Amino acid sequence: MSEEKKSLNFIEQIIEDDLNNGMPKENLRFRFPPEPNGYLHIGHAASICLNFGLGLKYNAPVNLRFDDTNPAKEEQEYVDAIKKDIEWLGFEWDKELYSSDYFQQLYDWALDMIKAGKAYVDEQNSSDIAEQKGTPTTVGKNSPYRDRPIEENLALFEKMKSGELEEGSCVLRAKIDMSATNMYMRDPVMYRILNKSHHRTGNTWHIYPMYDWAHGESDYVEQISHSLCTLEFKHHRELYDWFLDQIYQPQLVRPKQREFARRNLSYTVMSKRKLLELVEEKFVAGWDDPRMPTISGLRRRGYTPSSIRKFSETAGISKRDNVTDIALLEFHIKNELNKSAPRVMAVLDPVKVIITNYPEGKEELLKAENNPEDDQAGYREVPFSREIYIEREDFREQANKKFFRLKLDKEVRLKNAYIIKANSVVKNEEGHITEIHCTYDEDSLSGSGTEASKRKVKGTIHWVASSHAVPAEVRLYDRLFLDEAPDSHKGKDFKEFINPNSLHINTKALVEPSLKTAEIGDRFQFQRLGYFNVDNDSTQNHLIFNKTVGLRDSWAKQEHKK
RNA sequence: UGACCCAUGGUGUAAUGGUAGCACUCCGGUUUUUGGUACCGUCAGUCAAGGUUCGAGUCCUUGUGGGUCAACCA
Repeated sequence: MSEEKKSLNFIEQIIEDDLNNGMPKENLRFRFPPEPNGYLHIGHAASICLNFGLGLKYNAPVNLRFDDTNPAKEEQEYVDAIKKDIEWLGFEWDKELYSSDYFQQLYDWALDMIKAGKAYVDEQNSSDIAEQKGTPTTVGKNSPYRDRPIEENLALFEKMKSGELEEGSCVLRAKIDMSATNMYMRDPVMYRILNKSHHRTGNTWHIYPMYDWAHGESDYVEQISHSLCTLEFKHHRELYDWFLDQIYQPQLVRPKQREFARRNLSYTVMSKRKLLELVEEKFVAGWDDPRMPTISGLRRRGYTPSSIRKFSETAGISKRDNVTDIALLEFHIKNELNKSAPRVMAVLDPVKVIITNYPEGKEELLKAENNPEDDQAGYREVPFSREIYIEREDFREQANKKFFRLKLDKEVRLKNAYIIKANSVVKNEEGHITEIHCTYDEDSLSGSGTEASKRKVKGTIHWVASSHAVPAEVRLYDRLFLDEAPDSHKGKDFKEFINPNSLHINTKALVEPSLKTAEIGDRFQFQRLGYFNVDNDSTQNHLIFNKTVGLRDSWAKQEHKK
């Protein structure tokens, strides 16, 4: 059997190189380290798939570590949501850990650094410190407190810790190099005073470690071999390594930070700050609004875990800034749902059709195929009667040959049913069509095998029998932004590009009776319309569907071109 | 007037000095009781200029373009 040679992404290449250079395979360990200050989005999914995917590939453990070093922004709600999303995506973490688990260890190490003359307490305020930091093109200046005696540093740091000092009164800084070209090396802050209650440690601590001090050391405590993060942390690497130098014991695994490009998606934004803005300013209903690029939003929209994993896989990993076409995500969900979603009939904009030669009071149960892509899916029965509803846009009094649907004096096939011909229309005072009168060919029933049933008519349309039609609400979504990259315009707020028509709530839809028993989360193909799922808000008496994604619509495209 | 990173069709990626490939999108066609699916096909790319080499998308130099860095955020 010939094995297909799969190419490696640059991260996998680094790991292979490490393995070839003698790193034992058992040393491989990864982590996914979200800050619990917001919901996970499709960009995080890329990172999750990367880290957990590597875990699976190398049979290595992957920790879930909450980077909870800032009690001002972090909440339990987010911890719970993040865990739910990762599980839903289908991944299992080895250990659930928190940076706050290491507060004591971090503190002890900080003490060692002070004693070694590598850290000092700075009593200046933040703007003075910022000013002394210089700029990327000019060097910084040393703090007047930089050479404070060790004993004094120890005493002050103790005071910071015990809560005797006010927030902002002083910080602990690493003593590195105020003239470094890398701004992060200009005596970075290690600890700040925060008199806030922490979601896990309560009021135990009054000082909290900064990201740079906590992250690499946490990786080290957990013995993470490869610490993967996004490109904007590139410059932090030098500091990551410097902090590691202070505590590293050669017999242990030394974590390596490597950076990859974050995954951006067209027609949306992908930063927690901006997504939070959309939520707080009510542009959307919440983090799980189906228009949001969050995992929870996509879930509610009807996306499947595997479609998101496939997307991440095919989009790949690299180091270049990118905006991936949302069409790729949509391709994967359509591709999956085409194979798995049962077909049903639903009419979104109903107009009544009366089949004048069909006996009054008669009803038939017609056999309908559940999924032509799946032999196991079987058949269901749909009721048919003299009065039915069809889609208003599927009828025109007059139209050219390109219009394959119902028009006066022409025939069309009703899906799973008969061939009908339109004879006349009834209109109200405004000239609006209220009824279409048709006749049917009674020998043309789908699947009956008769000569008439095999007749070729160009169009086939969906319908719902009027007496059994079930009313439903259908929520139709369009992209949240009108611009491909709403946050890429200098001097313009991304919210200027919000699509005012991103949600259309349709309350007059009619669906076939088999959907009465549909449950929250169920996914269907509304034939000729698209894929829909049952929304969380849905109840037995009030069905609510979300449009996940439309079918490819070459008719609409052709119409649009005119 | 700095440092660092990046540059392959419209988009996302592969080619590890040796035939520029794959997927999405777009466009065209065949099949079709979903204008869906499936199938077939078309268009389309190595940022530029030098250099090294038998051979460069890949290595070197310079340039150009884009990104990142001056929170007591992560």
